[in-house]
Amino acid sequence: MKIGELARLSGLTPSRIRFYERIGLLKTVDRRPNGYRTYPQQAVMILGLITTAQRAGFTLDEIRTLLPPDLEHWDHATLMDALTRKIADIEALQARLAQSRVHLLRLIEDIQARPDDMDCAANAHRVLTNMLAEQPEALDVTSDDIRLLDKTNRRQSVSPGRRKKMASR
Amino acid sequence: MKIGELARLSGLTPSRIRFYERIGLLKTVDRRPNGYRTYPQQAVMILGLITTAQRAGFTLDEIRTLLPPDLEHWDHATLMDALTRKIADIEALQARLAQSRVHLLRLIEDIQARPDDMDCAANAHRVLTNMLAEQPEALDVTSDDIRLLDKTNRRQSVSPGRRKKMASR
DNA sequence: CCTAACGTTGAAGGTAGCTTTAAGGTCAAG
DNA sequence: CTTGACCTTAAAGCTACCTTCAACGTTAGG
Repeated sequence: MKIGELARLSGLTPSRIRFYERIGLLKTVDRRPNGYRTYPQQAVMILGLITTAQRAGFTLDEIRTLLPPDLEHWDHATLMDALTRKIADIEALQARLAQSRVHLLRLIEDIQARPDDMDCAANAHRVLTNMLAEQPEALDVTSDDIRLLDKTNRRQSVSPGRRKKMASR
Repeated sequence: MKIGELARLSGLTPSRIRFYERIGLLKTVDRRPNGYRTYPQQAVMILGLITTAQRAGFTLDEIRTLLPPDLEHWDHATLMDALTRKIADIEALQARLAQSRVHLLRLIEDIQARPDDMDCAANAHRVLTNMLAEQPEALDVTSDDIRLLDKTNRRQSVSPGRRKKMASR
């Protein structure tokens, strides 16, 4: 199958597939005499695997080191290790998010808790001082590869101006 | 106070402070006759406010539109609105993280649940098929400005090679 | 007077993950 | 024989948030 069909089947754009090949995430594919790339059925599964791994929070670099040349022969130990560490990363992130959330909730409460005898300016100062005072231990996230979510997992990184329809599921 | 001292007090680098000024996040400061920037005490609080807002998930753009020219006079309605929406963003992220987490946990379980009579290659195929089959509704995150965490909230975006010590909090 | 530490600027670089563009070649239908 | 849909490449652009560099001026201390 040609790249366009693979793109349709996988929900990725052709440029993205070529990009993955360029950075060595996909091994170089066979070419037809005319230079067109030609993919085996399995390619759909590989791409599905990659996007799934991305949504789980793996970087393309990580995915590359984990992906075996042959889909049937994985490095079991390394894979399990990576999965386990990624879960730990997620949990660290969850802790930070939870912290940010209560921080914001407390801030809202604090703003609304303006004493009757205080004007807005003074209240602003009170809230500010409170907020800057409470800087807890900032939840030291030990793992360095927090790369979950953000753009990668966003709806679609939309170019300035017009939107594309592009499958992307 | 000069920029170096402000940097020390705030924990930011001078380049970062100048950068903030350049993008209009900080209003242009007074200069001494020699051209050096000179900051009022309040600047420390403003920078603290900015980094705190960043850690809560606000982009510099958002912060700029929220920051009043005068720290005492906020746009109460807009601020509350932004805070509320940011909390909603966080909650959406939390839901996605939770989903990713159970996804990974189930994957681990599935890998380990290899039937005794199945070899590794066949098991790999079984797991892969299972995994690609279960693509739930993907938790439609509605809010578009999910920009929480990631680099911004990372330890320190370390340049390739050597590390710096730079305060950073 | 020299040196080190600080300040200034504009421009360029870096990250991650793509997309877009430019400039072309190929192919099937009408 | 033309049109339009597809394919190719290398290179540049995009986003957000800074850092780094080059080239220079200023200032405090010994």
